[in-house]
Amino acid sequence: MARPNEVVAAALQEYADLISITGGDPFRARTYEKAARGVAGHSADVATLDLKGLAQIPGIGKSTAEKIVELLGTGRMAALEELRAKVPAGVRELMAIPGLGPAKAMTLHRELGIASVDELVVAIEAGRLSGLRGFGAKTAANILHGIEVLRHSGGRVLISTALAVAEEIVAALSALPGCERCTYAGSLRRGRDSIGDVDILAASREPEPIMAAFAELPLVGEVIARGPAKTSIRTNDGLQVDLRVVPHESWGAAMQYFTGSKEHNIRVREIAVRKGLKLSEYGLFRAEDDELVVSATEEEVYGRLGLPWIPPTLREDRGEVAAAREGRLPRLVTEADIRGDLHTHTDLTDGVSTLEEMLAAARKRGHRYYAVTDHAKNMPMQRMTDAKMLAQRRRLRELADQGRMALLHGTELNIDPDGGVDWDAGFLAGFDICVASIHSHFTQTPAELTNRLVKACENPYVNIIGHPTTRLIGRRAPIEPDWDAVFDAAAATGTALEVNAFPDRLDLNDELIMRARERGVKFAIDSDAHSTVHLDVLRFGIGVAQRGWLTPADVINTWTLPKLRSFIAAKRRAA
DNA sequence: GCCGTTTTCGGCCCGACTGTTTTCAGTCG
Repeated sequence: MARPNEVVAAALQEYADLISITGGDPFRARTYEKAARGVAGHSADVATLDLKGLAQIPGIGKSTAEKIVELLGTGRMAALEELRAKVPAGVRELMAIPGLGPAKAMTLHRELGIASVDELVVAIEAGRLSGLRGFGAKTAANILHGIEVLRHSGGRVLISTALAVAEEIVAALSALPGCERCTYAGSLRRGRDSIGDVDILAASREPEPIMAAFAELPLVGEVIARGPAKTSIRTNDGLQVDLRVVPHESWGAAMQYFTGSKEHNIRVREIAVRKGLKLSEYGLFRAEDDELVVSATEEEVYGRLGLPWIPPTLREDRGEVAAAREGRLPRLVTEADIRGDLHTHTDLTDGVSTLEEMLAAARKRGHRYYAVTDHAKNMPMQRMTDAKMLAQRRRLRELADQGRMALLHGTELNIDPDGGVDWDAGFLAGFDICVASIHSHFTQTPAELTNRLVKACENPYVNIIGHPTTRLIGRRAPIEPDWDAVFDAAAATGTALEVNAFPDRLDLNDELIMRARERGVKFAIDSDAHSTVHLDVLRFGIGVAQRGWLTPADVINTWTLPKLRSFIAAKRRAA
């Protein structure tokens, strides 16, 4: 079951959309959008707050607070239901089509009675849109195309996919003679766990040749928009990429602007307005006479607004602006803080690289310690046996003297439907460290899943719960136990939760990390590498960890080896 | 509907591009 904050935020967002569609006051619609963001980003459970507590959340006043109380108390929101009665559900879905907003959706419904995407397709193909004000032949074609794109891609891609595209484009544009600077911004720079589109920023006195080169790159499938300051394309694989070219002196303001998020930028601009300033992608200006104040670096822009530079991974309007203003931004964990990897595989089970190859790659990467954690015997397809595991341990001990990277022998246990694991205490005691993960029976009830994970945490030999939600981005939904109960068990037992860095997992995600951290949980950022090339995916896990506001103290694999060993020993001793 | 280091009323972030318009509305980020 979704947490109350998400339920409330979804209702407020729907209410805002319906106000827009029905032609209501646009400022009222924006108020509810803002309230939805406020609720979604609020750390406390809204179900525990009274009217007064709710009104403390930015963007929520008396009227919205009353609607929230009504929704949580009765499961209904009368004002929302009233609008729902006026607008068929399908009309709101029309807004998901690129190029179709509330105004056009309303026109289609009012003039033609269209109430679903399917009906819209039929209407366009029958030529019923011609003559409708604002709907020319080109608009009709664009809508059909938008529906095609929507149905085909579903929108977002993995961060690893987007990064590869971005790096290719940045390299190509950087090589152009007139290009002074070029990099990516947007959600990719913020390290989101999936990417809707890629934003590229370039600095040049002469934008036109750069725009032209961009539109003609081999990976371009179609050009969506082409102007002097901005060009948008879709790649052959369906990923949208926007290029903005700005003057060199605007670089900082432009980076700030195009990194976003939209919500963060609104928050920052509000501060600017209050100081009699105006912030755009071209710089920070005095409102009264448009005189430029600063624009060259992000540090200057934030600085002039009375803020320290805010790391991109925090820029989601989740309290970072207030924290910055009060000088309590966290010292975020970075890749340089990571001393070792605690969840990796070899070809003894489903990895593709040998033990020796994995160790060599890890040494090259500079790890101080490294845990080999192949699958345990209850994963039948892995054909693991006690003897094979013990043989690997002997080999690892022999290799231990060869370098300054300490070697830990571990395993990735399988958490069975009842919360048990592959081996008894006697055998488990021989491992230096154990990860335990769910690999099957994802459809248990939330109560069963909760018990299962809590029981795994209570096992004195389980040090890390691997990929806790088991989600595969775009392919498998996360399991939904009572997370707060699981987090409390992890914190109480000294069990770390994994931030699995594999790009199709990124599990836990940022929001669960924040919730877990507030309950005192420790984390391990692991690659879950199945080959030597996977060791570098840690960077994606670092991004997600930063988005969860994690500091080195929160992450056990930034600790020194003695400290890590005592964390493990303490749990065993407590049993 | 919300909000206040100019404000309890009158504002509400800002600019680019497209399509359809003859000066601008709608959409997007």
